[in-house]
Amino acid sequence: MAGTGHTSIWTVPERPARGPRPAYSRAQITATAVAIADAEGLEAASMRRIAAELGTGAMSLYRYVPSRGDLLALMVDHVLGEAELPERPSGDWRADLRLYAHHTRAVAARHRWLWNLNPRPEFGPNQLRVAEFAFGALDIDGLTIDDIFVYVGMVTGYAQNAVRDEIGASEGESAEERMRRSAPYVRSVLATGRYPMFERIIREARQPHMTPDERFAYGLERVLDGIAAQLPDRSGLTEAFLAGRDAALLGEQGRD
Amino acid sequence: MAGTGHTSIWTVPERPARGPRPAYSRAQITATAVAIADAEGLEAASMRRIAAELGTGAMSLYRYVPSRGDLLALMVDHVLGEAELPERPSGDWRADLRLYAHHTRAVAARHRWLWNLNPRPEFGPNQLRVAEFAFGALDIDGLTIDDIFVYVGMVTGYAQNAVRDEIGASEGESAEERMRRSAPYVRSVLATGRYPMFERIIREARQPHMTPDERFAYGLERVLDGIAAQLPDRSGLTEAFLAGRDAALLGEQGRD
DNA sequence: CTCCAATTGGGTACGTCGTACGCTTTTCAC
DNA sequence: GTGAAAAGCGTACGACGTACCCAATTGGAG
Repeated sequence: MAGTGHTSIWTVPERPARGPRPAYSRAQITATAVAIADAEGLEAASMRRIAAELGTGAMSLYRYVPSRGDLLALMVDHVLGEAELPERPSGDWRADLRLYAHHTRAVAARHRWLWNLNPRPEFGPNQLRVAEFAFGALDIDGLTIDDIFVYVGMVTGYAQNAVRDEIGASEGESAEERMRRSAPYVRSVLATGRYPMFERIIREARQPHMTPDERFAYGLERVLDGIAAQLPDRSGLTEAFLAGRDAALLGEQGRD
Repeated sequence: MAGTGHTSIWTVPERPARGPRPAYSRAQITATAVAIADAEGLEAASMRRIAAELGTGAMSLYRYVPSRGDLLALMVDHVLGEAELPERPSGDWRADLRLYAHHTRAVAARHRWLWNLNPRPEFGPNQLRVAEFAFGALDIDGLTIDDIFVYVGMVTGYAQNAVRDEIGASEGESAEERMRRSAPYVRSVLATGRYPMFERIIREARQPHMTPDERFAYGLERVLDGIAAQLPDRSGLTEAFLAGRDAALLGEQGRD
């Protein structure tokens, strides 16, 4: 394997011409690594461990992958391939972005190590396919590619931020258990009286009356409303938004 | 030091009563670790390295910090303390959220290891202070705490997503150099013809006519517009938004 | 004051990690 | 058939986090 000097793993060919048939494949190694990381966390997916799972020696993996870092990039793109996204956008941008957001969340939830890694865009084939779908959803007359960038970024950012919070909140024991155990610290924070908004969060907690799914969906619609309000033709705005919010605006401008 | 069994580092007291005066402090160790991570990356900030920088042995650090994981949490909160945020929101929610977003970006840019770590909310004092400011900015009549959560999450998500892209784009060599080096791969992707939006991104690139600062600011205003459009009183909407976008709506509904 | 329990500094050591190197075995091009 | 290229993989090196230990230091009780 080339070792160093390549731009990204995607420019390194899987295998050359001469020599014995390889016993494994990148896809197989990647899938094994993902399975271990899913079950026992990212740090459990060491080269030795992956190799053991495959019944071989650690160093054999380096015939397929230049380094562990590259394997991680392969893992990211591998799970992005689980997208149940249509081949092309439907024409209903709102429905398509909703699909994109839910897919982003679903993948991150299924592979909780992803947020540790996600960052740097590696432009793997599956990442390209997903991005193509999201950007294509907003391929609307009058929208520049820069605007599309911003709006897709809003959805991506929302989804990742939300799923990160969900994972953080559900780490280790149950939410109830966690709340009980951190109660003394929370109480001590509240006792300072310097965090009124934190106090509102604790007191008016949303957990009781919303499931994570509902919470995510609700926030997502607010993001989509925010985008819709700025589209040239305002397509995709919810009835509620037009009826409720714009009524206020019209009334206000009448008064002025 | 307690070792295990604590909810978070913030519940572990810095030091007890009896015994010799400690030669160092958590703050000092944390600052040293941050300095190393800033200069040479997160993985360079090993326990041995930090200790060496302080002129002591690796194991001495464990008198101050239960584990490296806890030290990382301390580092996160430490840099969050660089916030140049006012003590309390000004009453202009848009200006305040803008401040919050720029602060989030500035911190992440100054400490490029943050996005590797940021995730799980640890509720450190500085994180609480920053969150208090952001949430307080939207403490507006008619907004539930759940709505505030969503809107602050939109801004946080946007800022983190944007800064992550910026860091990813500027890693290693210059943008020009990187573009030239990855050109073959990009060309091969374009050659498939299956990624029209990716093609638009490459061709209509925004890089030439916008600095990262401008790009961030522009996208941020779009996010804030999206929030403004949904507030009960629509306060904080830009002139441009009202004049340009709403004109379309009003015209539709039969104005003038 | 003396004395002891608590606490600090830090050396040594263990089990892990990623991976450089080099050997043997297998395969294909000629 | 023969040689070069590639695969499989054992060994080894220099990191890592940290458990354990012990000597040196200190403050409070008597």
